[in-house]
Amino acid sequence: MEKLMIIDGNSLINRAYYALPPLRASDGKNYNAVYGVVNILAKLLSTNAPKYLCVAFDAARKTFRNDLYSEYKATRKGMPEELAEQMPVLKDLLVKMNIFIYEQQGIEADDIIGTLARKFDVPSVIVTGDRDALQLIDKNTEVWLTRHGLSDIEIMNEETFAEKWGLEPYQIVHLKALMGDNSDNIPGVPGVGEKTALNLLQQYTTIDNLYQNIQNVAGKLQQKLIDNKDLCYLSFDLATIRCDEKIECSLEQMRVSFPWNDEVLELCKKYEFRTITKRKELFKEGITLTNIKSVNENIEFGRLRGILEQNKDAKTIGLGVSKTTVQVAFDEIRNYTIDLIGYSAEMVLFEFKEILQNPDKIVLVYNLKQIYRFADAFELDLKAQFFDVPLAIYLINSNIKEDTHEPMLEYLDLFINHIGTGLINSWNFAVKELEARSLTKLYMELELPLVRVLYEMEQAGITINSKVLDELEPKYKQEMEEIKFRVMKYAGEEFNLNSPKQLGTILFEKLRLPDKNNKKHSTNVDVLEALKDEHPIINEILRYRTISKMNSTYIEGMRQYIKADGKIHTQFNQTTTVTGRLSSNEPNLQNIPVRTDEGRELRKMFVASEGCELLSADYSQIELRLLAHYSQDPVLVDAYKTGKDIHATTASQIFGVPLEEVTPQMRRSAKAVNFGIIYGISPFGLAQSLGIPAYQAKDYIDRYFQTYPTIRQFLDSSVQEYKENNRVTTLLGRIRNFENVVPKSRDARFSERAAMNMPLQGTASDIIKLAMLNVFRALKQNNLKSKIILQIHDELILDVPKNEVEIVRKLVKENMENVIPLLVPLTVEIDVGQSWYDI
DNA sequence: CTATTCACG
DNA sequence: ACGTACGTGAATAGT
Repeated sequence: MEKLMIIDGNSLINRAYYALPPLRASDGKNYNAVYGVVNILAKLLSTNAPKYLCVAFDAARKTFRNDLYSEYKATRKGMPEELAEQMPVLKDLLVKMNIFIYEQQGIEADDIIGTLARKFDVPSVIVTGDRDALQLIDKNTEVWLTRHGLSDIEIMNEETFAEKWGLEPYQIVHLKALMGDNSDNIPGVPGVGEKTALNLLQQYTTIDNLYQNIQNVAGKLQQKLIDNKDLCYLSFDLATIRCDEKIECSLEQMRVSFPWNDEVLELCKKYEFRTITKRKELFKEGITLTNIKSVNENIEFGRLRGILEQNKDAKTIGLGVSKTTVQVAFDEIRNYTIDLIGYSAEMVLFEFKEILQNPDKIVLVYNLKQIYRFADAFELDLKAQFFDVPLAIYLINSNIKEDTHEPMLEYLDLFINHIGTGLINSWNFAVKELEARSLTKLYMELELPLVRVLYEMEQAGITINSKVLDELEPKYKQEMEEIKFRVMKYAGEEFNLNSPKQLGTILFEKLRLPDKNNKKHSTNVDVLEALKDEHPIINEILRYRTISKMNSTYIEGMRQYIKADGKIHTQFNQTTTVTGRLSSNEPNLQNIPVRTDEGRELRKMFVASEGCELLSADYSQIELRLLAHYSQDPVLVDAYKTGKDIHATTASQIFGVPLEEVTPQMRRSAKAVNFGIIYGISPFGLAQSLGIPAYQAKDYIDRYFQTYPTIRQFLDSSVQEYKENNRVTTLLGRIRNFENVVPKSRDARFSERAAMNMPLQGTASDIIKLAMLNVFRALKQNNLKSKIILQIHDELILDVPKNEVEIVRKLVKENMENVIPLLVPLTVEIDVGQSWYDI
């Protein structure tokens, strides 16, 4: 289905201006808003491939609405100069991109948009940050709202609108007539807010019907509505977007053509848009892009079969799925787009089932996990060779975070312009670059197959015992109230205890407690702990912080993620960390409290599923073992080989006492030093963690390096590698790249510490990922029902049927311990129990 | 959107 | 002299 995309130029440039940091080119001028709009346009063009596109602008200050109501938009401030300057720059660029602009004296952009949306016989999509446009939604019109500045888009159509508001789209105008709209200075009926207005509309549907039945409205509200009837109807007229303006233009004028001609690219360079300049820096080792002009064809779903038949001999297929389109390409030039209007992505993907089941085909995708999900829905047995392009890009440069993959690929797409063709081009690039960096094996044999493991972990989920939540929540809430009361009494005034800023003012200005950081009033634990004895309010605050964290993050926060199956299904991200670790979100199950007894209680909510036990398997001190392996230090290696207490051994060495005479205090210090080493130690950092003076910390560190010279050599070699190549690697060849920084600067020191840490943290990640893969395969091979459900960096949690516990305990331990040969043994500790608290 | 705080490895 | 541990994600306030 073809579609017309109508962009609200004013809304987008405004949002871009306020959302984005200033972006100054060498002429000293700020082009941030132009950049923002061009960027989102690039994204829209590539992910949605609209056949027709128009950008609407306001041309005039005064319109019919000002005649109706002189105060209309009167309180709006004029545009800041820095934004106004960008307006003509944007328009000029759009013209050069062959993008159709519509503006007309006396007509507001809203009314142009409304009229265009209704004028032609094609479905329309309105892109804006302005919620007013929601009233235009109908069967043939969607509104795409930009959120978080411009980075995210929320698609609103008839269904999603009804779900969210419980109203019909046209009723938005009636809502505004009643409650007004501050931002446009549209008056409402006094005393009627959103709640009342929604209530009235639920009952009466329209304001006409409301006033016809006004005698049924109870209480004072009736009189208020009667008194303000004229005002209400005036507001109705002000808020109504006109769809019948006289607008002269044809659909043909709005047809999209290739926008990235040389003139446009020159201008992008001149304005120093990041899409061109910064991305290039990331790939300075030779990204070669050809200005390939990809040609898109919007096809009806019904034509897909024919196209697939035509291309049945193609070996490589770029298959891109976005929220709004499925795009496919068989070569670098021709892109086909199927709009998901009236069809679900699943339905479209189902047409690809022969390809997906054909082992000779190479299928390039943006998100393999998502493909697994679709395949599951249809019980397809995937046999094709899949290639997850962003995952490959991540190995090439892990600084490119998941969020920025799209822009990154857009950077490629900027020249290619569409998703299907973009995938093929990025794949060509990625295959070459993986090979050049010796990452092909890591990709093909570890990261890519791991996608399946993570997918199944997410599907499996972890069972929640809601009783635990129900019991703890009221207890926490009550205690918070009690503490709040006492704190306010101590403070002598009401303030927001959740606000560090307000708290700082109370503590350090009103109560005059001593503040070491005379600049900012920091109120973090370390500061508060130091003030414990100064005032009884401090302990109350510390307690409040603890409880409010537990309640808001771990009780209320978890609740929203419990699905109908009684489980939480977190997401494991494979491309977000620079070191190769996974991360977990929505919710984060990698930071459930454990360090304090009370926090640990929360783990009781995570339980084994019916008939199962939870099994945890964690690597003991994996990073320190890797340090021993890398440095080959004889004492450390021997200690691990013979199973000695490593922190005590370190203590004995650096304090020069026999092992038996090591005191708990000495062991504690040595443990902190060991941790510090892993982080790229500094005297200050160690001092802080141990609460000792920096000179003493420095002394510990000096003694440590005297005792373990090969460890210093190893750490030095990491720094050396970083300085020479701007990158360091792990045991399996994973790379971390560093930005260019001024030598010896703060940034340089930061990089040096990160460089020391990467081989340890990164290799540990390599190892557990490999172990996950091996465990996963071993479970399948043995037809076991046990499932890996969580990974917490050095620990795996499995859900294990009771009759499998013993065999799985052995299987997991062996697979994890023997994953890779090292100079020292890897040991894994296993625990089994009904809840996460027990293991 | 950014800063602050705090939970984890 | 100067600011400091490495890597994450979520909640909240406030601009």
